[in-house]
Amino acid sequence: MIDLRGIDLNLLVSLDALLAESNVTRAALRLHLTQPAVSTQLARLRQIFGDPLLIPAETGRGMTRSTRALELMEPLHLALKNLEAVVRHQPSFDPQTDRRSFVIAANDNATAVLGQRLMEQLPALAGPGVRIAFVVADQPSMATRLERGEIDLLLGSERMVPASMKARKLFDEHFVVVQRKGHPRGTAALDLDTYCALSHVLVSTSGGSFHGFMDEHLDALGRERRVVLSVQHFTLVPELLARTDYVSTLPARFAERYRERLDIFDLPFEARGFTLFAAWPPRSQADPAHVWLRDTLAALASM
DNA sequence: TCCCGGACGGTTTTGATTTG
DNA sequence: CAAATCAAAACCGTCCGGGA
Repeated sequence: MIDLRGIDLNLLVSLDALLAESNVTRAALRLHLTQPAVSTQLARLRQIFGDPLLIPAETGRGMTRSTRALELMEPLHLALKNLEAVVRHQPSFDPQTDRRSFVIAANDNATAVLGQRLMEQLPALAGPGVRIAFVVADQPSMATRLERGEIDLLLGSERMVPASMKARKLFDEHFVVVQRKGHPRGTAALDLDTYCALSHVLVSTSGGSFHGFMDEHLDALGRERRVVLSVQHFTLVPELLARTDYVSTLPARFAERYRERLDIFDLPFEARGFTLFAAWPPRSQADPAHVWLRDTLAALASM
């Protein structure tokens, strides 16, 4: 019995071409090999099948297929077609029926602004097999956790994206100033003096800092504001602002969510915003489920 | 870990044969 | 005789296993 392990299966591809062409030279052309190469392959095939397969015609010109060869043609061709389909088959992901759990790391701004949209839309976007866990992004370990596959996707600004990761821009964000409705300051547009005189709540995602992004901008202007509170979570701030006379400088999309309870103002100075990115390990680049997640987030981000 | 040698499968070159 | 065609010979690069 012939053991497939013992033979070079590529020979069967050549045999397919040989049988189709009934001509070594043309088969070689089709296979992108030279004629002698295919000639030796034919010799090996004759050995394996114990049959001449192609017989030089009596006329001396051209070859005729042996009976065995004629029998082989059809099933061999079909088998190769099937094999080709097996190899070509791209894994796919159907969010309605497939099971997959994702872990998304993000700070609570990104989670609130973009993540919550995904949470709300999930029943419409995917079946019950798709589950998503949101975890806090703790900066230093992100690269290794992505690398290890503990986290599927990281949502963060450019400085949070590890250089070794693939990344996709989700949206540009700028900052606005937020105060409670009925704040004693009134609702006039902010000027720099007023801004600096107010009591500020700073969100320091790394924790504990009283000197943030905005303070660096003010430094450059030779000004200073009073940061009286520093918290690590964005989501604490709206509730706090609603109950006090503190103000805070927050990402615009995040602030917009509380427009009913809070008043929103432009910054009284030019300040750089940031760009939110999704980042993932190169390994996940072609994973269809991962592609679905990325595309879904990108679509939600541009809504 | 490095190096050597052989197996393997390819190419180029050459030869043999047949035909129009 | 030129063109077409298959196959043998010579050669070459790559891979892999075994020994230092």
